[in-house]
Amino acid sequence: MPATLRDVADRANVSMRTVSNVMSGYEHVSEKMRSRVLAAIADLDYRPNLVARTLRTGRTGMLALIVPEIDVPYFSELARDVINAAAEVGYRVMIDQTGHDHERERQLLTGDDRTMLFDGILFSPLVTRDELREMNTATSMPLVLLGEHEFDGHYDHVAIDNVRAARDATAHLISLGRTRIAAIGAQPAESYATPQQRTAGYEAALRDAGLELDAALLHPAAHYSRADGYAAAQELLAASDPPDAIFCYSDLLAMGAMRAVFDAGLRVPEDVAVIGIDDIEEGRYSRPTLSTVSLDTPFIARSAVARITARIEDPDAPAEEVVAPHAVIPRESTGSGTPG
Amino acid sequence: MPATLRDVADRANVSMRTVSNVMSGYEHVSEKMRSRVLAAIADLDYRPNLVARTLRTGRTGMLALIVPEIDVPYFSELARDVINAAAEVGYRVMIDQTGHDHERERQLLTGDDRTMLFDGILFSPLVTRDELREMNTATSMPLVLLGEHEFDGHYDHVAIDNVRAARDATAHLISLGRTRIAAIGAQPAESYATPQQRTAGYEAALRDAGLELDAALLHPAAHYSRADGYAAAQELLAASDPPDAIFCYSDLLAMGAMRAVFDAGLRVPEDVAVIGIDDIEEGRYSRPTLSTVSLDTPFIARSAVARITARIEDPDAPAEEVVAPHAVIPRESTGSGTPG
DNA sequence: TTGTACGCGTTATCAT
DNA sequence: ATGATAACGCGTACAA
Repeated sequence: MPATLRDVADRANVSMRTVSNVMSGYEHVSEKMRSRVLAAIADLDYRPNLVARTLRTGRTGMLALIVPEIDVPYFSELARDVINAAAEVGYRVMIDQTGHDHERERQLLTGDDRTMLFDGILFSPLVTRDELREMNTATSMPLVLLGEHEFDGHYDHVAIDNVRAARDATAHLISLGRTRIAAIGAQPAESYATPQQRTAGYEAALRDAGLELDAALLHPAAHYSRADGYAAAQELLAASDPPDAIFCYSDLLAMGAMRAVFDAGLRVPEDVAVIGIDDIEEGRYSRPTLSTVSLDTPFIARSAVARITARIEDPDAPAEEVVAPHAVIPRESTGSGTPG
Repeated sequence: MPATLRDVADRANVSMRTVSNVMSGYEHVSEKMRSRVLAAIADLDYRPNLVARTLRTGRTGMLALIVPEIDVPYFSELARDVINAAAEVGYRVMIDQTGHDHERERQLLTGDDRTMLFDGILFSPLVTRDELREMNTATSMPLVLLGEHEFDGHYDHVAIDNVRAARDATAHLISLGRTRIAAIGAQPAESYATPQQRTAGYEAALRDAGLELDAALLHPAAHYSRADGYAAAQELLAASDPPDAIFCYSDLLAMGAMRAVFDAGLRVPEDVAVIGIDDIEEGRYSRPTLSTVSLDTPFIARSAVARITARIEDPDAPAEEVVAPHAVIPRESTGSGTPG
């Protein structure tokens, strides 16, 4: 049985209060007392019971990070940074996956499930625009949204400028002289926010350059996986008038798409240039290396943790938005990078 | 303020006891009472306080998964499976990274840090053999070790037969007619268990085939990362008598190694065949696709969760070991697979 | 079948 | 500067 505060107090012949004071580094404790208590703590190998402390203080010291799938490189790299950023300010992180289960995502958010076990939620949503709006009122738990860019002032937000990121990626392709530029990752209009924003950026870039929008070049992808990227590119390339460049809404889609290009007997970037979004490490070692848009996950993680701790401190503070920077990283897959 | 058990009791005009009975599905509650309580629960949107319940019962319903780095694909894919397997039996998962911090790993294990917040630990260790031995006595918390294969009956274990896995991988290279087979991933003798076991398997396979052991072909790697694989392969290939095949102790090392081969102006598998261990998804889309040893993470995850829940139920049960199956998966990087 | 009362281990309030 | 004691919200032994 682990030793309790009372055991320590008895052993040191002081009150529990004094032990608690010593533990929390309270100023006004005599040296004599302090050393006596410290000795007792060491003797008994006492460690405070976090659960009891939580019951009393209402703070668990835990954050929940909710992502669609932890094994998607972008999210695991984000998780790494979030865990590290949280550790620096004394928080630990619980990770939950929503899979692609719509209902589960709602549960996690409305708290049907989560019951007081964490102090705040970092949520990388796959929800639709409408649900995003409804959410505001649903939860009273500190919440920071990750990755969306649709600020309406109701909740904290670490956003990516998806529209610009997509426009920049597409513009890069255009600057190469490509004219039939496909996109992989679009989703139905009533669907998630991210793909819609990226489609908007893609189309804006084409318009800016005076290129026509060809619906046949806008290819959907249900999940942002390698498999979906592969299948989508395969279809695109089989068309009578195939693209000479592909903008993928994620690096993972791009990895699949590149493989499909090779399997079709074509070359990247000579026949088809490919660019993604996320800047996952995989793309720095693939053949060819993958051009992409870097999203600065360390920045996102740090900002998110800073926002959530601020909100935990002051639940009534006005919601804030911080927009993470992004940058096009040209590599071999658009013929403009150096190997390695 | 969230409603408490007492609020519900007052509202329904019953005692807290009755409400608690209803919550826990107790048999002998009259229908009238039950519906009255249920109504009150719904009215107040009551949800039990997990922390209070934990303080009372000693169970948190949380498992900790400790891995070196969550953004290493093998671990993130493992985490995905563990989270899912745990969810099926009502557990949630907290993820901690040890980084490559030796001290942190010890802290997490000895409990200097973890204080009662979870019911058990799933630990994918990077510890040394000696520490593994010391550990037995150090912790009293339910603990299941993942990935090691050095069972001494003191703790539960979901093991990989690292020696055989490495031997099988090397044997596959030998069956291709390769004779100068390098290995990337070795570490000093006083170091971690996994690399030592894999080195043992590698050397056993060479001996079995009557090939000589060349110390120059056994290349160390501090982390099992793409960068380390790249650097190691680069050195190997620059030698006067370069290898015609490379066995990497992880798929990630292999991804880096393959890139180094190309950058040296050589081909995979024609000039240098490459095989890894882990079977991460990345290797199924890389160019060429990566031959590897599959470790069956879903099996490992399921077994680990089954073991930990069993141990939580009965802390005094004898320790058990389950060995996960593995299988060589030939793909393009050893010239024996089919594309795709 | 249901109500009362205590304890889980802490922190915080009120004294002194 | 320190001691006694009341919460925090729940589960359950004991009573009724």
